[in-house]
Amino acid sequence: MTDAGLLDDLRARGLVQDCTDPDGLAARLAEGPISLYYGCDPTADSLHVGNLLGLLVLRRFQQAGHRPVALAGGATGMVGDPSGRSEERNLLDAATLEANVAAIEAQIARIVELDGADGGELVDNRDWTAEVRLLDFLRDIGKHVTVNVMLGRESVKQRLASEHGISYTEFSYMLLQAHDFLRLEEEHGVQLQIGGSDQWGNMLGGVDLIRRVHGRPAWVLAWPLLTAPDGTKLGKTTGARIWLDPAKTSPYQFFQHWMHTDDRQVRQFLLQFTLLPVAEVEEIVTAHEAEPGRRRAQRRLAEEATAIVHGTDDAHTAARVSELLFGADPTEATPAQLDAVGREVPVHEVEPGTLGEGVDLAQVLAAEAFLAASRGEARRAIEQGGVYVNGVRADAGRALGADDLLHDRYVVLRKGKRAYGLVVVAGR
RNA sequence: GGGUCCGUGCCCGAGUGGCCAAAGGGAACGGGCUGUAAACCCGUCGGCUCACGCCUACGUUGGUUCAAAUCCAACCGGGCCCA
Repeated sequence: MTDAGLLDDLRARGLVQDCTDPDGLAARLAEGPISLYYGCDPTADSLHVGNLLGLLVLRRFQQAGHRPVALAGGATGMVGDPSGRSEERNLLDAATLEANVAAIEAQIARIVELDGADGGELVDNRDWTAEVRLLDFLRDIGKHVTVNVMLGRESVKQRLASEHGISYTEFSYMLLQAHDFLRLEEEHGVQLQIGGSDQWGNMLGGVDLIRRVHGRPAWVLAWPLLTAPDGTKLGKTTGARIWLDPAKTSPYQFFQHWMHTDDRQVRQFLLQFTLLPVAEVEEIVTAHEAEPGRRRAQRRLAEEATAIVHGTDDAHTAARVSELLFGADPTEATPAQLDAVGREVPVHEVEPGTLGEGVDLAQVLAAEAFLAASRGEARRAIEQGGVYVNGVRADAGRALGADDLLHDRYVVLRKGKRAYGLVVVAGR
């Protein structure tokens, strides 16, 4: 039993930018469950919100009765790394890759349901790529693809026009991805690949290959690339990356990331990063627009998205800590509340007694890159009136002393409007 | 293999012997206004001290010079053209 409204739902969520054959795909979906895949390359030891979007689309298909296949790209991840590596580095990279694949597979398993009769599958393209011989690949795959077509791909054209050119390795990437699709089609009956529109060219290669080799149909569905509110591309420079790994981005930080969503994007993100029905999203947005100052849409978005990635318990904690930090007077917080805060924001431990004679505040802020990258940056922030001790603005030259301790143990520091940190006296 | 151009701070991008920690823009950071938003305004924006000053930095290594991001050489990396 598959949900016929799936494609319409995806469209309503702004998740359909391109489709190779919308009518054909719709007809195929109407026939019954389809197997589809989405691939993540293990370029880091954690996935980020960009991948989350794809995994959620996979889950939407799953909820509509289809069978998702999540691919961890151990092989493509290896090729994606460009030239100029020494032997040693390459060996190291293989080990890193191994760890990365293991890490992201665990994350995928939390977003996509893998267990049970309707469970999805998790695959690694190294399994069918590692042993492929070069000559076989050139003969069996390469012969079906003309360079003319490859050169025509927008991604390649752009690189050819740029001053950096494109390496043969990267040029080959699309072939590897096409090969993945082909093998998944053969061995897992996968007929649809989904991905961001930047993957369009790569994904098309698989469709062509499957048609040429087997004469069978396959489809591609692409969503638009995430952009900044002003429409520009969302680059690595645009803020820190938000990871799914709680060790890299704590649930509180993850929650806060969504709390900061621009009004202009909150509807889009509710549609794309939560599993709430479209109608409910519209209600939330309407309510939000009536009283934007209350930021209800952002709060709901943060709660839903954090719950998906970290579970409802962590989401609730993140919400509680957020309210405490942004709404209340730190001096009124209980030790238990401050402990909860300490699990979510950066903590700087000091030995008992060190605060006795007073410690320079800038030094504390900069310690271990706690809240400032350097002492100079910390000093600047203080001079500019941007640092608060237990909610009270600190003057230049401020020192932290035993008097500042809450419950004999904690100091709540804040830099700017949102960056919180907790100083904790070690021990009891 | 030959020729030619290029390699600057988080990114883009000026700078062709001293006046360069290096223009300008973007990003980022702090303040103001607000709603933990946007826009706008102000300030900051290599490190240490913050006062002078010192250190590190303009692909790498070495050289010329009182003095080099700026000149020379080799090397590494990249673009384009030719073979």
